[in-house]
Amino acid sequence: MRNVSTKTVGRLSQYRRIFMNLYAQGQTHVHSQQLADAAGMGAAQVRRDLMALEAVGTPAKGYPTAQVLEQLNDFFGVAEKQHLALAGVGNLGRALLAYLGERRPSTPIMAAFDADPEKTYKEIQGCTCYPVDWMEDLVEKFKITIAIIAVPGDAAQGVTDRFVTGGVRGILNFAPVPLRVPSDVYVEYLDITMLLDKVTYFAGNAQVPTSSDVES
Amino acid sequence: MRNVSTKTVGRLSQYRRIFMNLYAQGQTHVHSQQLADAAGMGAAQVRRDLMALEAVGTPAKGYPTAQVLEQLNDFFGVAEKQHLALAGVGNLGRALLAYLGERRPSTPIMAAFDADPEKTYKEIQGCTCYPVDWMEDLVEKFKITIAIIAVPGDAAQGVTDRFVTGGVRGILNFAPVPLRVPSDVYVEYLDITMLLDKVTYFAGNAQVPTSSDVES
DNA sequence: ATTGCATTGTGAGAAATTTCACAATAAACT
DNA sequence: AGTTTATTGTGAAATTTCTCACAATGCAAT
Repeated sequence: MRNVSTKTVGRLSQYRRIFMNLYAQGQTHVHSQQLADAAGMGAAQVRRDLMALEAVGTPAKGYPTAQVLEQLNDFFGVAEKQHLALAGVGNLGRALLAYLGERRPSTPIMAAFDADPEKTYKEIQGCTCYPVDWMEDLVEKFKITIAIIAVPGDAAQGVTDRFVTGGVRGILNFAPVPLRVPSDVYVEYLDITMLLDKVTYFAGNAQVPTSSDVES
Repeated sequence: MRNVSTKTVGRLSQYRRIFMNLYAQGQTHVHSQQLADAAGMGAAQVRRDLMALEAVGTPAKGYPTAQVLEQLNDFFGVAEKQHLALAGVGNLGRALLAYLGERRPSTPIMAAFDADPEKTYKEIQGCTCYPVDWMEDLVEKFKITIAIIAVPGDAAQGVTDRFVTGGVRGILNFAPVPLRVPSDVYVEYLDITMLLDKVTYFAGNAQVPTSSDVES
């Protein structure tokens, strides 16, 4: 499989959701134009992205729904389930536990961590909250490879180091600070405040860019 | 002010946070290299971005903290406060109310909306929740220009249309669907599921891209 | 079978974004 | 005052990303 850019990977995730819907509705084939409409982008972009998957469509019928969906599932590693953990059980952390518990029952959050002794050893949204001192051990024990960081900025590097020591390979970071990690660990940044600033800027500005990109 | 790309606007928001910290710590000047370290990018990138602001630094001293911070605040329109509203008071919506109430007291959420009659006419996290039928009127009355959408995907376009009719100019959309809006309304997309898919992909993959971009 | 047609797959070009590299310059030091 | 030094501001190159445009293709209709 060729190297795929992070942007393409993001769009493939969008296509996957669309394919899941199409499949559920029993639509056997789909054209790049229909996908483009559903994802809010151009048809050429869709075809380029699907090239990375080595998906094949046929003229006049388009892409076979079931087959491409399977390729997408393989691409995102549905087979080898990865385990998640969360650091930071504040407002955001609790919402994420609930939200992901609903929307992603296939990849449950195995453990949560928080520095506040009030919160530890309790079950929150169906997930037990442990003290941060246990992080390295539990991450290793539960074979957790993906971490979500929802702690204040000044605590983010600390929990990152513990996660990485425990064996985490990918991080979704809500804290507004860059994380120092080994070069083989992937970090995706999600800074809500920054995104709101962008919206604020363009909302107060006649010069709205033509097509806004999807996060990241 | 020259046209500024959405990417640059995002980074300027990061710099703003850094400048706020520097200012609070009493640091009068800062070099592009220090900013680059704090923001996790290159020094040339920082200087390019600050050019868009028309910020001026001097060799040997760098950028004057107080002055550039003021330029950044102006850039993001701190002067003309914009009002926010939220659609969707589920797990995510409630967390956002709490989170933004804490972190952004300067731009309070004026109103929340939800389709569930159980939730309406109640105060949630210091914000009253109204039925969706009132959206157009209340958005106009409160002069709301920025909306946060945290409803399920199939309800997103509906609340978008009501927001736009009421006068909203910018939207932060958590729903995983593209929104159809007039060309002068800005939409920023934030799809948590997609971001987690990206992390999952790269976590299970030796080929981690060199430098991951921030959100969007 | 043959023709017609809409769609894929993709090379090539365009556009956007980042990085390089260096002249200009302001402070510090002698 | 002149010299040194480190840093800014910015053309220009490099890289990445997107879009165009069209030949190749497979199905449907005749």
